[in-house]
Formats: sequence, structure tokens, C-alpha cells
Amino acid sequence: MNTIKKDVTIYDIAQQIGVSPATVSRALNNKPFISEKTKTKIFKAAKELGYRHNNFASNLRKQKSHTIGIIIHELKSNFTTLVLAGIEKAATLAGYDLIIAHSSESVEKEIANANNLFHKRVDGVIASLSFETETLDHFEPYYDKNIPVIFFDRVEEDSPTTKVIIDNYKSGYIATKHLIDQGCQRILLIAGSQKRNVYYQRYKGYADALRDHQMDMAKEQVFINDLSEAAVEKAVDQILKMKPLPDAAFITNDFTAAVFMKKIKEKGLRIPEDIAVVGFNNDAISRMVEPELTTINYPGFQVGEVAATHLINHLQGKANLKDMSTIIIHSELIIRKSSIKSKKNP
Amino acid sequence: MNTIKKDVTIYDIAQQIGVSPATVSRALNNKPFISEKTKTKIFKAAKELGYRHNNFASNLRKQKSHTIGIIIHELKSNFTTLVLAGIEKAATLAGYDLIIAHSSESVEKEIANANNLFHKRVDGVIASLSFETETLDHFEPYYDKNIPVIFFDRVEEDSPTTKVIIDNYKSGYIATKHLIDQGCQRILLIAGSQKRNVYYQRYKGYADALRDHQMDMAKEQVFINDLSEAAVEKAVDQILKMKPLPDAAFITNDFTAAVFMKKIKEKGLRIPEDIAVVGFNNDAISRMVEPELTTINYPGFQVGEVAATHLINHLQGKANLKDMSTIIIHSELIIRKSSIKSKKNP
DNA sequence: TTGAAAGCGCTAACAA
DNA sequence: TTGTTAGCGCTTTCAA
Repeated sequence: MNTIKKDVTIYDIAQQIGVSPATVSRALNNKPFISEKTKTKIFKAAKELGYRHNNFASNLRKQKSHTIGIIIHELKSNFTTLVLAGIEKAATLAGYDLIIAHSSESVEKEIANANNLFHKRVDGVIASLSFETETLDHFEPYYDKNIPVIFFDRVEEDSPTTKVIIDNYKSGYIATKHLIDQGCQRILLIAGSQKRNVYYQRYKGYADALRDHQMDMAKEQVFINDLSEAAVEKAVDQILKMKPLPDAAFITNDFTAAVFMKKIKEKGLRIPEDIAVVGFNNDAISRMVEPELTTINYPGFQVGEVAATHLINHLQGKANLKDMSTIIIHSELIIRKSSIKSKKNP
Repeated sequence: MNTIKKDVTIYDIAQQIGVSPATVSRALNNKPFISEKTKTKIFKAAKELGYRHNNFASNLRKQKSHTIGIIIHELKSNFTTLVLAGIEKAATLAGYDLIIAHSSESVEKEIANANNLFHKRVDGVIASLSFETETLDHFEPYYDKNIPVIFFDRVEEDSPTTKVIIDNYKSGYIATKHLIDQGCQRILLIAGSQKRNVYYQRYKGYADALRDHQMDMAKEQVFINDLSEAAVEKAVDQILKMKPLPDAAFITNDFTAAVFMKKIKEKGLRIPEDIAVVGFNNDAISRMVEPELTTINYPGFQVGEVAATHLINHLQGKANLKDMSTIIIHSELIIRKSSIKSKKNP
């Protein structure tokens, strides 16, 4: 239990069965031009001796890390977790390791993470930008060295980068239109920083839906904040003072929507009768609240899987990222009770 | 933008300023016996040339990976996320990388993960066992090579391993006692696999609290299942047929408790009047449900931080894991509205 | 305080 | 189909 054995190398295997280390390496890596017989012998010996492949030596020699770096803004969200699970599935399948770095929504940390992963020599990066990020300068070193970077969710729309996103504009539009179809007249929007494409596009979709239905978009109907619990609380205080009261709210994040619902119910308002609510993401919480929350399904797992698969295909030369600079994942409205005003029009 | 520059090595730096690579290595690693002057020159040159430390070469040479492996049963839980954040904080601080592997509650996958991380040559492991796991045989290779393993949350209690846990027995006891103090007479328990210490200890605490207060623990009051939504649904169906109906439920997981609350409210029962509910974990969802859920605060972040810190201290020779085989993190009851029956006895 | 030299384990170009 | 050999970039022992 306490004798530390020396590690077994391909030299040990080679010696054991009387071939060269090169042959062992080739066999173990399933390279062509090895006789089945030697191969079997090598695998058998490897197993017997308890051989472990040494990634460091291999990586050093091959100048590849076989590692993908992930830069995200927050670990603690349902959506992020799903994306990570999707990335992990694709990466594991292809034998890539992951290094996960998160910025807690701070640019400085995001920059530090980008540098750090660069120094760790990741083969590629999958990233979603922080609330604060304004430029992509910190990804320059990657481009200089031809290390591929794929962005997802929070991206820089106008940049010539590869991105995996949903159609946030359309999602915002259909969410709002759904509320209009329910007969709502005064529809609030609560959204995050307009610097970020996701919130800006959802806002635009909302605004255009209103305009297309000849509805006013009063300034005070739109709340832009950090979507935190405190921010919602503040917004609710303001909303309750509005006359007439709004009759619907489109809140671009399910957790925030859940907080909102809780607060306004505490104030004695009914959902959906007084205020209909639509969220965004289809997080687990959307089915836990009462009434169940109408929301936009944002398939995070698929986003992660697609991003990772494309990155890996690129790394393996099976595809080129430049051939496909924006990938749109399908999103859709899921109608639940929180937004259904009329019986006939579900 | 597309010219790939050759990587800068310590040889380049050495040549640049006319010293040997050994000196450069020593300077960059802050080893003693280097004149301040040379050191400054070396750091300056390193920066100018855009030097990146090569972990692979360094790891290969030092026979250390500077990586910690994490084996968990599920990524998609609030608690796990907190633990990971805690581990990440401690690891980042000490310059360790993480590899995260999850088993989706399957033993086979857990074994595969253990083997995989072993082959990746992690310096140490932090693990929480799957629902199904019955032996620790798959960690044998680690012990054989003196690679430290720390377990948290779901551990093998009788094994001579280092663990970071809370007092699940006490937590189960105080949760149940709280319900008894509220005047509840027929208290249900919904818990997970009794193979796992966490659920078994919570069960024991529950049972002992009942016994200490001269209360019966009828067989049908105890539901052992996988805590899934489907399992709760089934349990609720059975519960509604009970006569008399139970007046309280201790559910050893907040998400499950939230599902339970939703289902019984749909059936027209009131919380806490008809059935008082206590959950476990203090997940974010516990404050989102209505009424807010009384629960046991299980400080996941701290668990992760403590586990990682101890592991790293051990790796760095600052402490020895053998000196401290079980670390108990403080947990406590948080009383909210879901369990308060009487006005005078909050 | 610095340098020379060996070697960590693997892969790949070249030769056989 | 297999072997020989060099070298990836770093750290460390020994010597100066």
C-alpha cells in the first residue's frame, strides 16, 4: 500500500517483448503498418505492466495540449451548467480535456483568464463574454498564434469570429407578440446590459413587436439592470407606482422572472390575470414557480455540444471554422400558465 | 494575424542576455542564489520576447501535473456548483489546475473517471460518490502510488480516508425536532439511497428525534427513492391516500422539496397549515418557493474550499492528510415559513 | 552565483 | 513492418 512503484514507460514494454520503443508507440497509438501480432503482444504487455500513457511527454513532443479552455462569466447558472455539460460530452468523446475559467462578470478577470489559458497552451477556446467586456483585444494572442476561439451566447456580433447563438431578436419578438396576442396592452421589459448582444437583441425584438402592433413603448416600461434580486426589487417598487399598472412583463431571464413573480404576488397581484409574465431560458425553476412560467427554450446543452464539436472538428482538420462564422441554434416559445389571459387563445 | 511565431523558450532568453538556460530557469522560478541584477534582466527579456512557460516540459521533468482531479456524481445541482466554486477558488490561489469528471450517478462511469484521472496523472483527487457506488476499489491505484484522495459529502464513512462532511445525523435530528416542536405528529421522511451516508445519517437523525419524543415511526412514513420528480409524484399519490394525512414532511433535498410542495399544493393542501415542510441544502430555490422553505444550510462553497485547501497543503508538504481524517463543516437549520405552525414558537 | 550536461517519456523523420 | 535517432523545453545535480 505504500511502496511507490516506478512508472512504466514504453521502453519497459519494448524491452519486455523485444521490440523498439517506436514500435510500441505506434501500436499504442493505433498507427498503421504494425502487424496484428506485435500489436496484440504490445497491448498485452502494456496491460500487464500497468502502463500509463504520459501526456506531458506526448504533448511536449507534439506541441499540442489536447485541452480546450472555457471562459464563462458565471458558473452558478442553470444555463451555464447545461452548456458545460454539452461541451463536456463532445470533448470527452474526442478525448479532449477542459480547463474552465470564470470571470464573475468582471472584464479584468476575463482578461486574466484569457491570458492564463493562453499560457496553459490550450488548443482552442470556447467563450461567453462578461457583462462588462467591450473589446476582444484580449483574444488577440490567440489569433496571432492561430488558436481557434468560438464564442457562444454573449458574443460580439459585429466581430469576424465564430459564434454559436440563438436568434435573440426573434425570441424577443415572439415572446412579446405572444403577450400582445393575449390582449396585453402595457408590456414591461426587464433586461440586462444593452452592451451585450443577447439583451440588446431581445430588447429590439420586443420593441419591434410593439411597433408592428401599433403599441407605444413608453420609456418607463423598460428596465435595464443587472437582473439581480436587488434590482428586481427596486423595479417592482417603481412598477407598483405606475398608473395604470402594466398588464404584462417580459423578463429576459427565468431566475429573475421567478423573483419578480414572487415579489408581485406578495403585493397581492395575480399572475396572469393582473400581470402576465414571460421569462427566458427554460431553466428548471420555470416549472417550479406558480403559475408555471411561459418562457423561451434556450437549449444550452446543444449550444455547448455544437460549439465544442465544431471547435474539435476544426482542430482535427475535419472542418474549418472560417467556413461557418455564425451558427444559430433553434429556440422557441414554451407557453405555460403565467401568460395565458384568455381561455380561447392559449 | 496569420504568421505563426515560433514559441519562445528559456534558451532564447538565455541567448538574448548571455546567461545559461539554467540561470533563466532559476530566475523565472524564483529560486535562491540569483543576483537581483540578472533576475531583473531575465524577467525583462522574458516579457519582451513574449515567453510562455511550458507546463508540459516542466511537468514531464518534475513528474508532477499540478492538476487536481474532481469526481462528482452530478454537475447540474446548486450544491455541486457551489462546491466547485469553492475548490476553484482554493486551487486558483495555489496555481493548481482542475479536471472535472462526473458520473451521472453511475458506478461504471465513476470507475472510468477514476481510471481516467489516474492516467492523466493528477496530483490529487477530490471526490463525492455516486448513488450506486459500494466499494472504493477503484481508488486503490491512487493509494498504491500515494496520490491523495479527499472525499466530500457522499463518502464511505467507515473507510480510513480523509473526508469533508457536515454532521448529517445532527442535521436530520434538528430538522425533525423542529417539526416536533411545531406540534407535528405524523412526520414523513423522503430521502435518497440508504447506501449513501448522507441520506442514511439524515434518516437516523430523523428516527432518533422521533424516538426521543416518544413518537412512532410508521414504515409507510418513510420514502426512500432517487429523489427525482417522478419519484416525488409517486410518493405524493401514496401520501394522499394516508389516513390520517401526515402533518409534516422532512425532505432531504431542496429541489425535491420544491417539487413536493408544488404537487401537494395542486392537490389543495396548505403549507404549513396542513403539511409543514423542511428541506435540505439551502439552495437558491428554497427562497423562491411559496411559502419560503425551512431548510438545513449546507455550505457547499466552504466544503469545496476546505477540501481543496487541505489537499493542496498536503501536496505541498505543509500538512499531512493523515493527521486529520474527518473534517466536519458547520451546518444549521434555517427556519422559514414552510414549517411554522404556531405563532408563538418560531 | 552561474554553467554544463543529462534526462524526464514520447513521437516522427529517416533508414533499413 | 520495424529500428535508430534526435529533440520537444524544462529542471536539477554536480562542478566551477
